[in-house]
Amino acid sequence: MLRLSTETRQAQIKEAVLEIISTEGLAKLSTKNLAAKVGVSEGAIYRHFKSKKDILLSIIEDVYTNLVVNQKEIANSEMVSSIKLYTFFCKQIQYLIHNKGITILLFSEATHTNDSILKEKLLKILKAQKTLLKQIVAEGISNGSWNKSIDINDFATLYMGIPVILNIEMVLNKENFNHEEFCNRMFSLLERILKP
Amino acid sequence: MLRLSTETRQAQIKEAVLEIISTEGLAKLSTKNLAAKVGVSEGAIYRHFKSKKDILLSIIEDVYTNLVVNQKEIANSEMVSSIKLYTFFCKQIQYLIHNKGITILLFSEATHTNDSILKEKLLKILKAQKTLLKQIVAEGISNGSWNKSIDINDFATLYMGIPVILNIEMVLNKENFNHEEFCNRMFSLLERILKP
DNA sequence: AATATATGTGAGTAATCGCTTACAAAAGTA
DNA sequence: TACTTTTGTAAGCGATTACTCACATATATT
Repeated sequence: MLRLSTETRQAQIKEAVLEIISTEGLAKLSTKNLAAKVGVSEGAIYRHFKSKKDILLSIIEDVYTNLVVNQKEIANSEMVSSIKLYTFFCKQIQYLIHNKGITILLFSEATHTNDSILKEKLLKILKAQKTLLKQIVAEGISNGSWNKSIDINDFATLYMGIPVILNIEMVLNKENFNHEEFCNRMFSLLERILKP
Repeated sequence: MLRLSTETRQAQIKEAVLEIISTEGLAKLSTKNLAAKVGVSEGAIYRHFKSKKDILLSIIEDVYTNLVVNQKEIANSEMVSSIKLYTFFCKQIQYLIHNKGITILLFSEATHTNDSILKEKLLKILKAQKTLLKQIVAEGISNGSWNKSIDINDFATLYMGIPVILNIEMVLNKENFNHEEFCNRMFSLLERILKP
């Protein structure tokens, strides 16, 4: 029997979680199914994570370190406002496209389990992204790039709907959804809102 | 013991489903919990619905007859384009606010169960709404109310994100989310996109 | 080489799931 | 009133869930 380090197995397990979610749906995310996908017994899963919830929490933390931290750097960079927003937005979209199960896990599981820790972590990510976004827009308004009269909070709410609807379209329209130009097309609509 | 007609019980059961979803989360939507909420035994539930899935399907059909049919009338009415879109949009938002569990049920359950019939019904609603929306926008463009250069499909995608993010905000920010002016605030952003 | 530690397995656990069944009794009908 | 139909209950069904445990063996350490 093959033996691998905890770090390697943890990565494998988390990868398997996202694959199951995006291809088979959240309902199929049982520990039995997960173990089969990784190619180990159920007991082995519990060698590397203390509970199923712990796996999900670890994945959510990955989102923070792999996406939000990156977005933070973009928000604090020296780019021109419109390019900064575009880069920020596309980073998010591309991350979601390459980690298809993430949004479902975040939103669906949070509303499904009503688990307070899970919700807290999700809220932390959402609030961080919203804060960064508002910072970018406020900066663009104050330097004259964008219209002074738009409400930053409302814009942020509208913005946050895009990643979610992207994921829903990917799940429901699996085959014929074209997400290559999705980022550019949506950004051009956002720009129309912001322009003076 | 109290005896009520099937029609009354079905309505009670469907109401209880939405209440459980919006207050306790989808995970708590067990037949046991549901029966307790209605105030009957589990067996009684199965007197009035042949399966749990049947209850959910019936709720989804209610969305069609109570919301989509109504939106269809608005789309085919004689209103001025901007007022038509506003009415169409607000009808949808208000329906979701008064039926808090609906969006979670629709999107979360569809991605959760991977059930084909459920997905089909959901897609039917989404596509109907999208088609009506595109019809309204196309009409507004052709009569000169709105900008010719905007892509109707992209606009529809952006639009559909709003109801979803509304529901997520309601679930996650239960107390401090103000949805009274939500409709007006979001609509003013949509108008900025459409204006010539 | 001897020992300790880390990673694996297979068979189990109690709890919960959606759902069924045998039976009781209220409401409708003759 | 006698009978049928409808609506209810209590108990329990097999299946599945997340998870545990006794045990085996590969790897690291001494």
